[in-house]
Amino acid sequence: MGRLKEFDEAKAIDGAVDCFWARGYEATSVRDLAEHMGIGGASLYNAYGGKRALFVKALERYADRSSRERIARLEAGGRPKRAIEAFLAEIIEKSLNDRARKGCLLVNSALDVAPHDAEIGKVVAGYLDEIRAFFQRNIEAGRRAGQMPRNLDAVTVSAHLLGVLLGIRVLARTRPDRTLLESIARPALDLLTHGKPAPSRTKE
Amino acid sequence: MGRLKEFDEAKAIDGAVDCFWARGYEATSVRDLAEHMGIGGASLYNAYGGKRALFVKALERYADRSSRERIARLEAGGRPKRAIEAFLAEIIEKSLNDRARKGCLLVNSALDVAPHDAEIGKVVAGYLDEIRAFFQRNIEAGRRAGQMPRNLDAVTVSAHLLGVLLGIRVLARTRPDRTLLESIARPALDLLTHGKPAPSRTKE
DNA sequence: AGTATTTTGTAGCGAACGATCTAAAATCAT
DNA sequence: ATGATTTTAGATCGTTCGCTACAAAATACT
Repeated sequence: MGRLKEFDEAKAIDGAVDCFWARGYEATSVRDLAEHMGIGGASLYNAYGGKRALFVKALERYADRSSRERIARLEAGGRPKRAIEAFLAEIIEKSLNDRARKGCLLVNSALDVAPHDAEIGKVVAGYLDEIRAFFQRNIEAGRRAGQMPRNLDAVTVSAHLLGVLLGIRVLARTRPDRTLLESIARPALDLLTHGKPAPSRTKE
Repeated sequence: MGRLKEFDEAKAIDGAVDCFWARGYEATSVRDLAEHMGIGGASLYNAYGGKRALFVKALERYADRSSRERIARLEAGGRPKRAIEAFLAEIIEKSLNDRARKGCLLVNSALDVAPHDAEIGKVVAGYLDEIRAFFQRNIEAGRRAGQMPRNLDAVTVSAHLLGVLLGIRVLARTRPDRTLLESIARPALDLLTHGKPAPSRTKE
């Protein structure tokens, strides 16, 4: 019972995502948010409780619509190696076409707000681990399918790929250059094709 | 002529570095800065012009004392491969012992402030490229010394190593776990030892 | 119809923000 | 000593911050 909400909750939360994404948590004001969400300040506090709580909601929304969507779409192809390659390729293309240099909300948050907010830190760490788990699953699947070398350690390489991905997203915000970004990814992708060549033979 | 400065400029700028490093540019207030620098607000504006100009100075100070110091120290050893390995190892150790999770000021700035400030963006990009250039020089030296495989492309692998480094620093702020961070670095370090095994042979 | 409940717009709260002003204190040049 | 120049402390500028109080408007339940 009571008066009905007049705004589209999905549109509103998308507006919040855009704000936090473009400006970062600290630099985004509640007035910015309300305006881009198409609601008044009172409605924002009534519906979401406050800036921080809204940010958590926005993170979840972003993870669903951006990260998980990509994971589900690429994994549906049933080609594990292609899925991993396409993931990195998509991020690079997205970064090069990202005129506003917004980067990735999860990565931005991992570096900016996560260290200063334990709860948000755990949430972000969880979302990032979903990406790592995607890499791990597809490495395992690729090995089973014989598309990837048997000496690849899925857990180790999945962490490596996540690291490479984060590196790409960081560097893309200061130097969005195709050659540079593809150079970051290249050795990691080669690893999937060729594996690491035989255990250490040389000293030092 | 005129009254002499009463504060230690080096100590003051170090205090500014600590502030920006711990809290980030946006979240650091001029009052925070003045207090940690041991000076009054008027002196801050008189000596540095303002918050943003002080930040540029702080970045330069950090690059000198942190990034360039490490590069010079490791490169002085004359062992290129060891230098690269030690660089990543130091960052990992530093990250694991970084109770406050301050991370790296350059990386934090690359993601937070660089995209919103073209001038600072160029400065940060320059500092990051110094690190990449360090990797490149040592790969080239390692190849010449026969400590690294000949099929390593120094430019490509240096970008890869920089990406891995940035990935480590991002992930360290949300999940400072030794196994995870070392897993990110491992395949990149293996690359230096074993190189990439023969040009692509398989399709897909 | 009447009451309870919720949402909304407006206005404004106290606090903190970056930056500036003023005047006293300290130094150098003459 | 005097005047020019610079630094310092303290108060304060106008703005914006996250957030809340309040009352009108809109719905559901009885």
